[in-house]
Amino acid sequence: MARPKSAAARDKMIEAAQEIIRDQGVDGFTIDEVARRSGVARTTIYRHFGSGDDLLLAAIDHIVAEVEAPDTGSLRGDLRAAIGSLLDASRTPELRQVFVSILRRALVDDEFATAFRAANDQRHVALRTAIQRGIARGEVAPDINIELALQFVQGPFLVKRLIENDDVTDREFEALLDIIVRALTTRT
Amino acid sequence: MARPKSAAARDKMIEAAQEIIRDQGVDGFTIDEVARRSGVARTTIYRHFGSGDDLLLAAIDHIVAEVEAPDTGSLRGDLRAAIGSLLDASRTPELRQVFVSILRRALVDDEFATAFRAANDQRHVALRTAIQRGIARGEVAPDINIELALQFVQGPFLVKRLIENDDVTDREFEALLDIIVRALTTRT
DNA sequence: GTATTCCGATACGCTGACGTTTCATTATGG
DNA sequence: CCATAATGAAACGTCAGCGTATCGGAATAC
Repeated sequence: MARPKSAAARDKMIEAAQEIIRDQGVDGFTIDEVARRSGVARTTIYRHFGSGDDLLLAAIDHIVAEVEAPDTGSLRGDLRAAIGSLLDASRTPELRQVFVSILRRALVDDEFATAFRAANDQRHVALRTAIQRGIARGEVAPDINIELALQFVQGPFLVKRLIENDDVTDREFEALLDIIVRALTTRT
Repeated sequence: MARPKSAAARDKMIEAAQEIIRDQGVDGFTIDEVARRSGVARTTIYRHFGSGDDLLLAAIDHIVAEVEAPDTGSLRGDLRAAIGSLLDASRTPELRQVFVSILRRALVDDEFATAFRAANDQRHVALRTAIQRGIARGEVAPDINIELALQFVQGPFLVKRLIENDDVTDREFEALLDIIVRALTTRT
């Protein structure tokens, strides 16, 4: 072994790839564009990543949005914090596009489906811990179906932000929180 | 005027376009493919629709899924019917792809955003009438915020089917219905 | 210090899609 | 019936992206 593959070049490629994804979504991703932005030669990209998709997948891995999940002392507060940071992220048009474009590819391509699921995990973790803290506090029934609850908590916001492409005002945010918290804390 | 533009040709084009959309989503749509499938010459397509997008938009207009909204006598029954037919539709992988691919374009292109909104209206109508019947029956508080309720009703299913790409079993369906109905009928 | 391997750059061929032009053929309104 | 306008077919140029090949120069392990 005389010269290892340059890690610097690799980083530059991935960085450029992420930049592109943020700017134009997964669909705007091109090898040429990565080369242009990164300054790395197209040939080198092929040598590091066999195909463009591999680079794309590697880039997606690192693009997960940070989701906060502080312990605020109440279910409602925890949910507000977690969902709030999700809403903040969803207000960036680019991130919305990233999300949907990956979602689209995930429907067609299994590798993307896996990557997409992984990227969504962090969101789930935040919400799940919020609910589990609620259980620990006694606010939420311990026999709750957490997976269902998750869908139930995310759902309304996803509809509003992603499909309707409407902003969620503070009033609406609180109103939805009301409904959700009430539903989660209501005994059967 | 000696010879009007052939309505038959126009129909064939739109039909072919819809076929393509169903098969491969909006992104697989090409003028060439429309020409191939419809048997209409590419030139003719350009003469009828200035650009490919116009044809695409025209095709989307006619591709709305039918949503049933029968009066079953109870809020729960109405919701089950309406959501059930949505779920049926969402089980077709093609439709899921159609939905997401249009959603994606809608984030970028205003014309598509409008078309997408129109296509979603039928879904809203069904759910909205279900809720309004609930109000009429006295099951639902009359001062409910219907728009919020709508997001709330669709949300969980969209998350499960679209994002997680998981099937919704009958058990889960009923469990979610439980939560939703309870939330809608609970007094403040 | 040198051999080995990587990097950058350029060029090439291929494919799919777009949109335009031309022209012979066909259908139809009047 | 016939002038008029639409259709189908083929050709053309353009452009973007993909993937490969080649080659001089540069970096690094040993």
